Amino acid sequence: MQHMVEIEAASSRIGEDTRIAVLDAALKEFAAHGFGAATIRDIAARAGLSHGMIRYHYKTKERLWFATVAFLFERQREELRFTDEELQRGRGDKLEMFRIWLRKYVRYCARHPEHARIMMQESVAPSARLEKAIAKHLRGGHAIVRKQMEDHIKSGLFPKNARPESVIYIITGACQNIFALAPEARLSFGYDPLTKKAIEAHAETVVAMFCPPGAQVNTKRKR
Amino acid sequence: MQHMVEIEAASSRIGEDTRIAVLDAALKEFAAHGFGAATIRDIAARAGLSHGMIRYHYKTKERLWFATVAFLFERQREELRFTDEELQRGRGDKLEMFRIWLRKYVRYCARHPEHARIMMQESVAPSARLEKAIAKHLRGGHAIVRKQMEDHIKSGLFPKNARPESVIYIITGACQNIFALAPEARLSFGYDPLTKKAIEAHAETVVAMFCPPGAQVNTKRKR
DNA sequence: GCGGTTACTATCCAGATGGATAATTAGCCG
DNA sequence: CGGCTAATTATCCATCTGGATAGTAACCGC
Repeated sequence: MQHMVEIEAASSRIGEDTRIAVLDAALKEFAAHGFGAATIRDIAARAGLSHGMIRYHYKTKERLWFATVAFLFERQREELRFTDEELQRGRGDKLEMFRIWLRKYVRYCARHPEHARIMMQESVAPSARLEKAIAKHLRGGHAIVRKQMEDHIKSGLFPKNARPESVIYIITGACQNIFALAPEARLSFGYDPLTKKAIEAHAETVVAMFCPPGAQVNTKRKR
Repeated sequence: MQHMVEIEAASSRIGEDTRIAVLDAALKEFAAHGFGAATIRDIAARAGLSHGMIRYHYKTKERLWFATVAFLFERQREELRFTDEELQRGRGDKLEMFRIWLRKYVRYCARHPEHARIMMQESVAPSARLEKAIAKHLRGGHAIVRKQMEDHIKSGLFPKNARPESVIYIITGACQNIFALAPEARLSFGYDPLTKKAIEAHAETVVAMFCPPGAQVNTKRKR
């Protein structure tokens, strides 16, 4: 709550509950059908509202989309912020903090598979929509992540001459993929990645593969 | 060419070049906008054809989609098949074959980022479309991949108690993600993952992280 | 060349969609 | 209560979409 970003589109005051309901419905519809195929009417119906009302609060479909994405990233920032307990648990140890973050991120991806889906749908070509959304929500955070990856590369956790960008997308992809493709996994393997057990198992596997307990600040991996 | 699967939808003979042109255009449009928002007219325009002609050869939009996906998987199978040279180069060594496959797969993902995008778009919910496509193209191949992953887990290359499904999606996600999100990477990092250099660098990083040269059939990673 | 099947085009249509606008209701200040 | 603004609904509209159909051109065995 502390730093709820001003949602640009809302030209008027709208009840907090309905606002969330609308954005949540929009999130699901946009993720399910993409910007083009999602319809204002379906979003309204899902939120139990009329088509005209959404157009009253968010003038255009595009502005609704921006508000939705803003909501998405805001929620992500909140859900991925380290709690005091976590900061204490990982005190000082960069690797331990990274492990905690990995687990948190895996759980976030499982909880909100729409996130990966929306980003991928928008990322067909450098559109004006994507450009604007990235400038507002992504550029800042990504710079920090990039720095962290560079540290992990220097420390020897990741291959010495890897590009930090490669490492970032490898790790995020490894965390997201199974949940974004959950229906595929169910249909082709008969495996449901969205059970509590499967989520935790995935988190542990990710940790074991990218930051195993034995990992040290050594340079063994040099090629 | 040898085993060109019968494309179900084509009720009539259609020139091989135009057929490819149509499916290639359809692939791009479906990947760009999703099934719902992609339009037959846009696909036709992209292939330089009339709207009616596509509806003549592929009766419905859905059948065009199936033909498109069949084309996609057929092409994938062909492009990922080991050549004689590769079989010789990796002779006997399972790990070396895995490394060769990883590099091939990364290059494939870079060449055809639509693949990941289409699969993810269809994988919002277990739809009839997805179900049918998986039954036809994925189920068989996935069983083999799964077996391989189980071997790699047993051999100690991957964490002992990992679920093979987790490992599969971790690796494929790690390979695909950066290319499926290429526009995002460009806009937020100023990094273009689709240059020759970047693609090869990514392949090497993937290999170094999942199957480094030093990797042996040891059990060091046991937790 | 001719009949007929196949390939392709030109139109038409009903339904849906984003958006605009008018009509109605609710809330609020006095 | 009365006026006024903001919230919400009800309609309307131009456009686009998948699909249907009728008409035309090309091909082919004879």
